[in-house]
Amino acid sequence: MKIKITFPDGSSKEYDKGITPLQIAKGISKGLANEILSARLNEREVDLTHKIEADATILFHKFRDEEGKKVYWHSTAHIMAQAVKRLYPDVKIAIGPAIENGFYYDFDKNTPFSDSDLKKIEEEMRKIIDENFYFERREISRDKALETFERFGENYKIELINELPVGETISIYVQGDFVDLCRGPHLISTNKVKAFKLLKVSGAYWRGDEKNKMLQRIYGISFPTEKEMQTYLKKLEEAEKRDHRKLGKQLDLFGFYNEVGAGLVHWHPKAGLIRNIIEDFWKKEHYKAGYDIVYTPHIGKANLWQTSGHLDFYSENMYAPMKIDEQDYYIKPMNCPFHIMIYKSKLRSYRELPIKYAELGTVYRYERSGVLHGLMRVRGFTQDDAHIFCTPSQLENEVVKLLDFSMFFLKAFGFENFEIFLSTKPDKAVGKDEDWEKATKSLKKALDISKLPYKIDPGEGVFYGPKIDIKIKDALDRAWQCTTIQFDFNLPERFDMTYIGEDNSEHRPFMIHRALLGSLERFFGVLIEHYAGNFPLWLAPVQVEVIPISENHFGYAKKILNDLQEQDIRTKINLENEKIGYKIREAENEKIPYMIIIGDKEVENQNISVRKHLNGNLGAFQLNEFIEKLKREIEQKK
RNA sequence: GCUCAUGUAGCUCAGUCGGUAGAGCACCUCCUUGGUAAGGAGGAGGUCACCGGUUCAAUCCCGGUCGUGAGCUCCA
Repeated sequence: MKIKITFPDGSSKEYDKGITPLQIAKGISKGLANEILSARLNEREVDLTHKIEADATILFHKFRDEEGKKVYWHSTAHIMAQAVKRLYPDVKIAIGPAIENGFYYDFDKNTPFSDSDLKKIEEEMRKIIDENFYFERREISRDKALETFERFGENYKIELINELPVGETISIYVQGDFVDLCRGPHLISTNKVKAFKLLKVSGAYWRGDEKNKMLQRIYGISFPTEKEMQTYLKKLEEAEKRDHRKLGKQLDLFGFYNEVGAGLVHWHPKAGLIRNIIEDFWKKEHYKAGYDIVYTPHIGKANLWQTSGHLDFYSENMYAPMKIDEQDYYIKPMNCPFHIMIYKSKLRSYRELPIKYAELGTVYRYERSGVLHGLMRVRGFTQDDAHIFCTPSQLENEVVKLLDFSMFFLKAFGFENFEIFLSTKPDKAVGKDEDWEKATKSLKKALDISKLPYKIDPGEGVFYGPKIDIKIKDALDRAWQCTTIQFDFNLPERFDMTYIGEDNSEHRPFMIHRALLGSLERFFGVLIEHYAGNFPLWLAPVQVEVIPISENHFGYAKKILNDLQEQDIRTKINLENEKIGYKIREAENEKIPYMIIIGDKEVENQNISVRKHLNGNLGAFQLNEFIEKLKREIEQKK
């Protein structure tokens, strides 16, 4: 019997029934057969040894494909589990999937794995790879599966089997002395794994539920070549060097103090200066874009938060109230109720809309201690918040403007790559279905008009309305949530907000919450990592350092310092009793964008010698020529 | 919040199998006046996170608190 196999390019070929993807690949080229890891048969990902019984389309997956990586990493997870079972027979295995970068496997073990355990496991894995077991797939009945894992005492696997839907094929993979319940597919055999490393151990709840037992999760990664492994480890190292917590300390940007409390940021002078620049820029642009800037209190009465629904829906993130004149006041976790108060302070006409209130509003939210993370996750932060109140017909256009405004800001800070998500109605939600549909449609249309590519995140909207989130990708391609644009059905209703329409009757305004940078704290953290601490000239706390070579040059150097400062260039001078190399090293370490070296030559020629951070000597400049250059760069935000 | 790890000088880190601690850098003083990433010498600096317990004796062992890290969970 012959079957017809169709290839991705549309060509097709006949083969004997029962042929495997591997055999097909071998027929094409030995190199291909060597490189492929799995195959997609029609819509299904299969082992390379899968016997093909009918006509099908085929697509081979290599390591560079997502699917190939998954198979590779998942198989490595199995090898790790086998090693663990060999070394610690009493350990129960849970699940071991491939993840974005590598894989993990969860184990139930009474005592925690130590670093030396990881070493031992790695050694055992190497043996298993050398022994080169096949990953052998077997499809078995439910009863047989239950019996098998009961025999091994693998209660987690039994729980999984019991939850598989009736009629689902149950497959196990056998590699030597190790058997695992697994859908597959897998590599052909264990020695396909060439380079691997176990990276860390941590606790993880069974099935991700904190009511369940905490298991021990071992993370690892693997690659087809040692070189790729090294490249990956290098990238991890690079990320570590850029860690904003580390750079924050090195560059003296910000700090957290035990005496004050966890998750509460102190912006040191240099960061304060940068923040000030960001805020000035932000305010200027908001006025230009038709926003009104407001300031509102940090606390408000319980009743306000009752009306807004925060006490019902958000209280776990709010701090305990304080008593003032026998009344409970809460510190604000959000700014919206205050902006609504301003809106409601008088009767509004449709002619005034849209009204846009913007505020750099500092809010406090309770975050569980374990989730705090540098500037990225804190307990007190400043949102670059705004609320837009508009008529239904204005909604779409306002969202288009918002998307444009957001892109303008993010690009100004050097971000070029984004991930955009549209989140739709969750299970638990307020508002009518048809309103949701309308609002979601408007957001979608705005995205289409803005020609921004986006993904839909079904059911991930907030309970009060659909939203658009924009994540920025930093220099290392990591995504950070910044912009969020959220439609709100809830608050205008709760606060009974109205405006008088053309028809002389009351209408309910639409409301949008939005933050573009997100929070200044997180955004600053992302900025630090994105630029690796090398801030662009317009943001650099010190833009130029003047470095005289010896005492003889102090006079001229001070004059240069003065001239630059008069031109609003943030300049400092190094009058230390040190050699030039030492002073340059200090300035380089501080990541100051430009250094001006002043020695005999410069005094004599009445010019300056310029050195650029990370680039070295740029040679001689006339001072005003250099100032022009700086101003140009500042203007261009480079 | 949970699991594990962790907290020693301003920073990065040694160290003590229980007898009150050490390096490099930074800081201060002096010498040196040096041309594009570390010149030399000397000095000062620590209740070893905090609170209890065990002990003749605790920075070290035990318990708790606080902080930090990696994850889990959470994230309007």
